[in-house]
Amino acid sequence: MRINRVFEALSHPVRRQILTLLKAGPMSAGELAEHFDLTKPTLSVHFNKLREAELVAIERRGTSLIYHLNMSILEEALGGLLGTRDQTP
Amino acid sequence: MRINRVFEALSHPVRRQILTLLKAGPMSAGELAEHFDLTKPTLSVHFNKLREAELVAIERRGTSLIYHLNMSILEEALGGLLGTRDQTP
DNA sequence: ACTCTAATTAGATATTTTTCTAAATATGAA
DNA sequence: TTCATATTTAGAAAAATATCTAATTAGAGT
Repeated sequence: MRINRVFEALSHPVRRQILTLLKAGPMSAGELAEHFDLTKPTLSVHFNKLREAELVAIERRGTSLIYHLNMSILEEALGGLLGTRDQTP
Repeated sequence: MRINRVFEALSHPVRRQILTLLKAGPMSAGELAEHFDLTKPTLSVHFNKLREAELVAIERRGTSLIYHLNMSILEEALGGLLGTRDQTP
């Protein structure tokens, strides 16, 4: 896990909102995009950052790409910072 | 708590390392600066972002400013995203 | 093969963030 | 008051990020 990518990904409110939406269950790029006042290409860039951080995984179904939340990475990253273990890079 | 400021503050590796250093106990700005290959003004900017996010508190002792970790804000912010805030055993 | 839908990548621009040097502020001691 | 130490603030340049429009890729159905 690249801890730096995870926290960088979490730093934007849109990306945190995407994760929150995905807590309810997997969703396609288009469905996610409906929740924001941004163009699809812009959202696509946000999806990509979340994917690089492994905070989401992708599954293709037909022409749609379904995004799934990867809760374990979130737990690892945040728990690592909260814990007493030395996290110095 | 401005959740956005907290995650923005956590997005930079230097600032996360500052928090990690402060886990061991309060430290002055100068002592913290010794751990980095950056100028003091640059570190000062990082301290300020952590302070605005209320992730650290400041106490003055003589000419030194002592930084303290504010663990509760960290727990609130990260716990809020994990959705584990209300799990009291 | 052609067309439609879903989504991404490319390229450009605007905004934000990081970092530095130089100058300023605050405190304590001589 | 003057000096020294610790740290911050100001201003500017460099680097990174976010956003848009236009073009491209991928799959499904006709």
